Amino acid sequence: MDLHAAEKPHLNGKECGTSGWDAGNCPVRDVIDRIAGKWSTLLLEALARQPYRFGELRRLVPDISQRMLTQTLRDLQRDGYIDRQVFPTKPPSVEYRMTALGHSLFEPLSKVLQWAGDKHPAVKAARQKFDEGELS
Amino acid sequence: MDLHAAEKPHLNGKECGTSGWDAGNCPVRDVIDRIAGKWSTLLLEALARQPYRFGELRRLVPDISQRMLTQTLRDLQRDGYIDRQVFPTKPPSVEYRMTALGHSLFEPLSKVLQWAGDKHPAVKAARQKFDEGELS
DNA sequence: CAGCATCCCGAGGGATACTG
DNA sequence: CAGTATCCCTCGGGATGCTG
Repeated sequence: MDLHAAEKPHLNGKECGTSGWDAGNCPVRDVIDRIAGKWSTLLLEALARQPYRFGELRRLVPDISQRMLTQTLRDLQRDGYIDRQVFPTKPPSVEYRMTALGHSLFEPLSKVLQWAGDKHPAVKAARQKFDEGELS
Repeated sequence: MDLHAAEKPHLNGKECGTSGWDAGNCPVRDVIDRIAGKWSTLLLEALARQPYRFGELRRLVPDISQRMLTQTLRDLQRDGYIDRQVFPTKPPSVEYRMTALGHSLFEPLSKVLQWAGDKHPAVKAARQKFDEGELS
């Protein structure tokens, strides 16, 4: 039996486009793409626990470049996940703190990260099995 | 008060590297990076509802290229999230079906997607406010 | 129908050096 | 300390054409 296109699946709450899906205008991916960056989750994870200053974050995530740290923090701030507070000391210090919106995001997000950590062995095993089958 | 580096935050279950974090060897991001692709979530979303054939997925996600559809499906299969079953009809038909592992991933993942859909207005608002403040 | 092969481009992100 | 500015390069992903 051929089940054509059926009705378009959607659980986004909002449809992505009018005729099916349009990833370009999809509100879900508009949000997801930002937190899918290489460093976003790491920083969210850190700031979910407590506020940190720039240099502290740098030390916490050793292999991030200043460029990416700055940029990622700015993006997260722009999307309203974290707040940036400058203390006019000398030399100046800047503290980053997660907002309520950020925490509300991190709640479901942390579940996925948890899943990833827990199931990593299963995924690795699946990959290996798959790769073995390919070298026929 | 200066709260140095404190102990390294971690909720990954597994530490990422031994001295703090190492994104390169982080098991969490090893998993996350794959589902963070442009199309992975869309396809997982579709296949979480029911099995689909190649062409059906193509129609469901109109703006994906065959190249990316094939590649993303293979990656998802490789990581054990979906199964691929070939029916030797003529012309051949191939069905993709979500595995138990895939469903267990999609459970927490769907919460994040839901969040993204729900809070999208808040994020948009935050962006606009941020951008206004910048053009001083 | 369900792919694979090839060409190509832009964005994400690394390295390095400089500043208030 | 907390950034900004440049250069550079990988690679995710789009477009097109061919096959079993």
